[in-house]
Amino acid sequence: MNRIFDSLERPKRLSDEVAYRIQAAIAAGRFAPGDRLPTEHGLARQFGVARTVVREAISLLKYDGVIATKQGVGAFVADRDARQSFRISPACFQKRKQLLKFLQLRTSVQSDAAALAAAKRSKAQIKQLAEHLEEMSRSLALGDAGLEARIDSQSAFYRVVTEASGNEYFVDFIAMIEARLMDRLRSVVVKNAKAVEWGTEVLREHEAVFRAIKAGAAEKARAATRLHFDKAAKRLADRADIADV
Amino acid sequence: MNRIFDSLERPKRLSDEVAYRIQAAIAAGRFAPGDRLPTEHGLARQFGVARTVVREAISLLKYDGVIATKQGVGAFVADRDARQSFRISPACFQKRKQLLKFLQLRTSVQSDAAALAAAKRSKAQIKQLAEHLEEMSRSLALGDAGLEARIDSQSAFYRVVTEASGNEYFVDFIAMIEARLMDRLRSVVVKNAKAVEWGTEVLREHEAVFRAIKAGAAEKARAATRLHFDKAAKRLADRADIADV
DNA sequence: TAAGACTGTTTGTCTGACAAGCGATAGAGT
DNA sequence: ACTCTATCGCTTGTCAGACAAACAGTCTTA
Repeated sequence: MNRIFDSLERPKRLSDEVAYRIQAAIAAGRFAPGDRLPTEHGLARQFGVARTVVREAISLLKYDGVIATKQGVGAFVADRDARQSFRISPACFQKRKQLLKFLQLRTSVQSDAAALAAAKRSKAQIKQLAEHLEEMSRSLALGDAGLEARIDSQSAFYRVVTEASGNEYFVDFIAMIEARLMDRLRSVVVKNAKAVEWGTEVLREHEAVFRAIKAGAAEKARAATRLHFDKAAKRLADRADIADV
Repeated sequence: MNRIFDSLERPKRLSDEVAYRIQAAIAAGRFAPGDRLPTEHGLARQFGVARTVVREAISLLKYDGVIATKQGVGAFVADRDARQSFRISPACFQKRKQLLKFLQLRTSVQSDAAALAAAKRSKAQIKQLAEHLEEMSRSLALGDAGLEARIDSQSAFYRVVTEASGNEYFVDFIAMIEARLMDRLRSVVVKNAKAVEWGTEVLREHEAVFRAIKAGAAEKARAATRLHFDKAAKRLADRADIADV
């Protein structure tokens, strides 16, 4: 699982670019809910691409419930409450304030997952958690050499916590958030861990979560998880190389 | 906002159907992460549609991070942690167990939003909340005639709560969930409200949330919200006309 | 043996065409 | 004058075929 480089931006496909621009125009208020978009033909001409490209772009937005089409009539901007998916936009990571809010959401769900886990965890899961914790402890002794291992075993620890909640929606949601976070901010996370995060105190925070789950103390598990993730979010946001707006 | 009928299923477009089938095949394990899908040409032949249709379908799955394509090579099933969106599948509403788990997620996020709201609410928002609460009280006096109004003002109440959290990700997430829930289960919610839910006790539950937010008591707001939504989820799931698996 | 050219396959884009559905309008009938 | 209906044009949905671009594997050649 060692990753040294962040994934670099591939040149987007045209349809993605078109979809992005249309969505941006909607987000900017240039089209209000209920408004009709230009025809596919018109959009193709404006963007200078083939209609198939525009069609694929519109398909994407339709899929998310951003717009709706009626054959023979046109494409219309949908109401906000017609959204069909929760998607992480790159904007989440661009401004410190946004990042913090975004991490707040993860903290919320993760700490609740921990509370559920305290109630429903199996013995096998407790054992798994103990192993991940031990792995963290071991890699901590290794110093910088164990950096990646620490981060990975920490991720694994909370993945097991989430799975122990017995609720696959929590699992899906958190997995998605975590993956996108690592995708975008892996290098920052590593730098951060190296510099400040991974002292013994942090390990204590995880241990507190573990003890609460093992003991079946839902509220304690929630509080301990919240404590760690709130702290971690602040440290990360302080460090992240992002605009301070 | 009065809606009497649930929206009926429109005949799907071909690309949606193809996307669904491919995704179903992946979910069923007929393609494992890393596997290559048949070529667009082959899929088009198998499904008996044009390649443009297959392309749109693949675009959708690519958009969600379910598959990834490489020009000149093919389309591959992506790893689970490459998912780009959290999407509510119809399966959420088909089995009682699923529905309960799904509502658990909403409860989690909503109650945390309430806790944040207690810390950040503005005076204007407190006033709005009071108005929605009063509206609920008024419509309660009307009996069955005020049924729709009660449900709508309740929704509005919690929407304001969520907005008061000052975190747009909470707002987006809950709005999406709530909309899909109402889209699918509106009639059940109404029946449920008519039969059991909307006694004076329920109003008390909302009032407790309101008082906590007004007082700035985050933990109380969280607990009160959780209490209501947990109860509501149980009542709804008991009633919902869904398979008991 | 290894570097580079070649080839076939696959995705990405383009073009043009027709089918299907809808709104508006003009015309027929009352 | 009013209403119903047929028609027409526009827009989305689908189809077919073509070429460009990128890639993997093979084959050639130094």
